Amino acid sequence: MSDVAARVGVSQALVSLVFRNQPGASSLTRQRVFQAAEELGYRPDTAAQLLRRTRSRQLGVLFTMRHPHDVGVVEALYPAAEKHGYHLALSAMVADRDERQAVEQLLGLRSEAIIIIGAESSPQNLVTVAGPTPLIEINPCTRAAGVDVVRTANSKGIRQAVDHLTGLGHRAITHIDGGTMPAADERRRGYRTAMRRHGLAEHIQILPGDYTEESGARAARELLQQGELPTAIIAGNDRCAHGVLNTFLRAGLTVPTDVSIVGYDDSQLAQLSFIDLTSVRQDVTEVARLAVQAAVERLDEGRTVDRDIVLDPTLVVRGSTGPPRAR
Amino acid sequence: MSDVAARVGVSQALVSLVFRNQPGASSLTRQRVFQAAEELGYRPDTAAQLLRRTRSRQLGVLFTMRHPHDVGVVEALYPAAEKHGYHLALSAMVADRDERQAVEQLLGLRSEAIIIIGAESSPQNLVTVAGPTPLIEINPCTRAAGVDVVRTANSKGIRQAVDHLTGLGHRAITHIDGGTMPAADERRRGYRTAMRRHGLAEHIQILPGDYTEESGARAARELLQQGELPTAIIAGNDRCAHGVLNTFLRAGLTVPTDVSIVGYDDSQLAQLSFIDLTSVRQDVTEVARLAVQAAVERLDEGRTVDRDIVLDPTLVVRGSTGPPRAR
DNA sequence: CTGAAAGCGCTAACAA
DNA sequence: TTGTTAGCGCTTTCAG
Repeated sequence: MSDVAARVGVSQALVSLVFRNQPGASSLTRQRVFQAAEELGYRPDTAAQLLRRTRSRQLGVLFTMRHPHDVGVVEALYPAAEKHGYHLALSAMVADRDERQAVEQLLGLRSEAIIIIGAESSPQNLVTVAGPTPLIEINPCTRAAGVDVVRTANSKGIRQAVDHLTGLGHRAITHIDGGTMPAADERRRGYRTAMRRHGLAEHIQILPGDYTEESGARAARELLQQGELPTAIIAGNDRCAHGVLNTFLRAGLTVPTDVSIVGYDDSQLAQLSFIDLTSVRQDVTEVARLAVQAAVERLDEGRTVDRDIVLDPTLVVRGSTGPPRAR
Repeated sequence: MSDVAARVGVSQALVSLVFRNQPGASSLTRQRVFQAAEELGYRPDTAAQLLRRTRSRQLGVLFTMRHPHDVGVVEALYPAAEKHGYHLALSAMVADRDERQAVEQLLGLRSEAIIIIGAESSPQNLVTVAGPTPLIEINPCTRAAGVDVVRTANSKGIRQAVDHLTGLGHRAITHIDGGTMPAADERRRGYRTAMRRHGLAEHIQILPGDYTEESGARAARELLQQGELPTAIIAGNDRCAHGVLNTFLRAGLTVPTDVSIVGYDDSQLAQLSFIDLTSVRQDVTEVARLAVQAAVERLDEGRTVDRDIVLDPTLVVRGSTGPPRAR
C-alpha cells in the first residue's frame, strides 16, 4: 500500500480511504490510486485489515455439506450477509474435526457472530467456547441459553402433511423419524399430535431413522417384510423419503397408488422430476435472511435477549401423494 | 497475550513460543502459561499471526457444494493438509459470486496456494488474478499454463466401463455426456475410442447432458420415446446416472435386466443400497493427498514446472450392470 | 532458557 | 482534501 501511495505521491491514509470507498478523497486522486494499484498488482491485505479495524464485519458459518437443505442455506447466506455489509467465513464440520475446532478457527478470524447450520450436537459447549460472540443456530437439535435460533415450525409442517394425507382419505400413516438429528424430535411429536387430532391414534407408527437415504430404505424394507403396508408415509426429511421411494419402486410398487410419500425440506432432491416428492418446504432464502438479521440485531442494534425465530413451513404438493387405493 | 505474559511474569515472546509449541521454554513455564491462558480465556489471534508470520501455512480451497464427489474431496483435504502442517481456508462458488471474487478473498487471507475443485470455467483468468500464487485444479474443464492439475484418467475409466459392458455381452452402449462440464470432454472421447476399439463404431450414440439428474432423466425419456433402447448406458457422472435409473424404473423397466447403467465418481449416491450403481471410482482421499502434495512441492520444495497428475480410476461393479437380455 | 525491540500492513483519530 | 501519528496482536531477531 505504501508503494501505491508513493507512486501516486500521496499518503498511505489517503490510499486506504480510497480503497474503502470512504469520502475524503478527490475523484482525481481516486482514479490515480486505482490505476497505480492496478499497475503494481496491489491487493488489500485482509489479515492487516482484520487486525486494525475495530469491526471485522465477518460472520462465521459452520456447516456440513451432506444435506442439500443446508447447502441451500449456505448459498443463500452470501447475498443476505452482503446486504448488511458483512462477509462470510466458512468452516466445515467434517469427521475428525469437531465443531469446537471449527468454531475456534472462526473465532480466531474475528468472526463477530457465528451461524451454525444443522449441528448434530448440543450447542451448550459451543457457548462456552464462543464466549461473548453471538451464536445463531439454524435448525438445531436442542436449544441453549444465549443462542438465537432460526427454525421452521416443524410440528406445523408435519401437521400440514397429515392434514393433506387425511384429506386424501388416508388413515394408516406411518412416520419415519430422524432419531436424534436436528428438529427430529419436534417432527415426531408433531406427527403424534396431528394423528391424535384426526382420531387416528391407533394408526400411529413410528419407525426409527436418521435422515439418511439408507435409514429410509431400511424402514421401507421392514414395512415390506411385515406385509402390512400403511397407505402413506411421512419421512423425516427428503433424503429419507428418497430411500423409501426408491425401495418401493424397486419392489414393484407404484407411488402414490400403492403408497403415498411425503418428505421434509423441499430440497433439490424433492424437486427432481423423477422424484417429484410432496414435501414440507423450509424457505432457505428466508431462513438465511433471518439468521443474518438476528446477527445484525445483536451486533448493531444492541439486542441482548435470546430470540427464537420460527418460520411457517408450507406444504408443496407434488406427485408422490394421492388418494389411497380403495380396499 | 500480554495479559497472559504479565500474569505468569514472563515476556510476551515466551508466551508466543509456548503457543507455537516451539522449543525454548521450560515445561514449568509452559504449564503456567497454559493455565493463565485458560483462566483469562485467551485465544491466539489468527489475524495478527497471519500478519506477522512470514508464512501463513494456509491453503485456499475453492469449491461448489452441489456435487457429492467435490464434497468428498473437501472433506478429505482437511486431514491431507494437516499432515503437512497447513490449514484450510474455504470459499464457496455460488451463483452471484464468481470464482474470481472467491479467489480474491482467499488471496486476501494470504493463502499460499489455491486448490480449485471442479471449476466450470477456464482457469486462465484466475491465473492472472492469482499472480505468483500456485493454483492446483482438481478435475478442471480445461488446462492452463502455470496450473497444476490433479485428475483421473477419464478415458481409461470410461474404457473400463465399456470393457466391462462388452464383456457382459453388450453392444448397443449409449453415452450421456457432461457437455462443457469438467472432464466431460475426455470422457466423451474415451467413450468413442473404446467403442471403436471394440468394433462398435456403429453403435456410438452420445446424448447431451450436463452432469445433473435432470439431464439424465431427459436423456432417458428421449430414449424411451424413440422406442429403440440401447442395452447399456454410461452416464457422465453418478448424478446423471441417478436420473436415468429412476426414470427407467418409473417407466416399469428393470435394471439391469432391461438396461445396464454405469455412473462415474463412485460418490455416496452410487453406494446407496437402492441405487447400487456400477461406477468408475475416483479416490477422493488420494486426489486430496496429491493436490496438497502438489501445493507442498511448489511451496516447500521449489518446484516451478507444471505438473499434470493423473490417477488411475477403478471400476466398482455393483448391481446396475448385468448381461443383456437375449433378443 | 528468557527478554527487549522492531515491525508485519493497515486504519483511526487528529491535525493541517 | 490531505498528511501525521500511533498502534492493532503477534512473531522474529538478537542480545542477555
